[in-house]
Amino acid sequence: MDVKTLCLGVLTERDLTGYEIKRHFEEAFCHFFVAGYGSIYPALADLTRRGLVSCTSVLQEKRPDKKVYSLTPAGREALIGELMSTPPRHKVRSEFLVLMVFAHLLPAAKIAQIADEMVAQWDELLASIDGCVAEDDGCLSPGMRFAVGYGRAVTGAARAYVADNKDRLIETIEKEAVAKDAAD
Amino acid sequence: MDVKTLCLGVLTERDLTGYEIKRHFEEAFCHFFVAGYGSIYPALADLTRRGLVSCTSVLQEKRPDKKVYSLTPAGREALIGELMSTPPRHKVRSEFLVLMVFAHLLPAAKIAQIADEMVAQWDELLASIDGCVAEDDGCLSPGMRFAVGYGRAVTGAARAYVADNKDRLIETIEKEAVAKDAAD
DNA sequence: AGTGATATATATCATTTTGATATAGAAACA
DNA sequence: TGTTTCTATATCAAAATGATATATATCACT
Repeated sequence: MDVKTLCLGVLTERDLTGYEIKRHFEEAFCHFFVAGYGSIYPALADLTRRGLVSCTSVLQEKRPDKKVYSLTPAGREALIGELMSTPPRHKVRSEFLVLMVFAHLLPAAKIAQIADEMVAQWDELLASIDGCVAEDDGCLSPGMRFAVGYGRAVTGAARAYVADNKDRLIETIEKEAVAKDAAD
Repeated sequence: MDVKTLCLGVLTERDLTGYEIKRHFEEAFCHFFVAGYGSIYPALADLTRRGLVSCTSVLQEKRPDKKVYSLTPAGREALIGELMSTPPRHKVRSEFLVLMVFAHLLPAAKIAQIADEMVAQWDELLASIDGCVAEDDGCLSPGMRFAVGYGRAVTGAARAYVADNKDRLIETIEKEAVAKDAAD
């Protein structure tokens, strides 16, 4: 599954421009899927070429033209086919955990700073997820509600683990550094 | 931070071939960083060119030559510099959650199958993480112990959430489908 | 003795994605 | 008045992905 499929997916709800698709990803999908202009615009161009979406240029008086994309019947079929044949995958790429793994190469203050920044980022994410839940008057699809609940549970667990264990990590590393100094 | 930095990092522990680096990633880093041959071999070539690792060809009698890579002093400095200047990031790309978000486009049986497959994958991952913990006689670095604990906590939370909520999701979707049929 | 599966080991490559940047008028704000 | 933010599209070098090719060796089965 690639960004093309995601674009088809969000277009099932309503017609959107590339810019709006990007915003939609940021608002609703940010904790489990990231896509930038560099993948969205080429995806839309390719989908148009293949007749899976149609594109209408909307002239605007005071702004550049909008290109509003709509899902075609062929696009809807392609989307369902793609969803049916996609094996469930879930990938994490954590530069934060890489930094923690090599923490013994860094000063203690830096490790503390890194962990605190990560916790702060997760706090922001949790606040935005709770915002989604608060706004929901039944307007969220059941699948999106499931994904939001997932985000809250798992991000909460991540935040709690790091907050609870960072001090132990830093202490252990400081002890080992002292032991190594004594050996020299 | 890219695969190059990770390669420098694992080479702080011992000299390794590209093949061994890949295996090391799979064994120890698999739940938070993935890298294939297509990124590791070019990374090692570039690091060699820049003098950050050195490469020794080891002739083997019954197998193709090994290229064993070692970290140079310049490579160690470059690694520390990179770690010090990398902001903590943590990115998830979940095709599984995308499938859940568009669950209303799929038959109930398919949703159940997808969720069960994801839970099974996470069970495997948890078993391999617990294997790491069981083997640990103090041989794990404190940072790696932190990362392993993180993996256990967060993967466990993810597995529990999906196992606990998939039936509710499927029921809701089936109800909505029935309501829609009645409206037609 | 043969078959298939798995392990060691390096490498390539088309396609995709990333992350940053360019362009440009409008609105909001200080 | 100047600065930032918003709307909107687009491009691009660098990086990563995921699959595949190439060889040899070993190991378990039949």
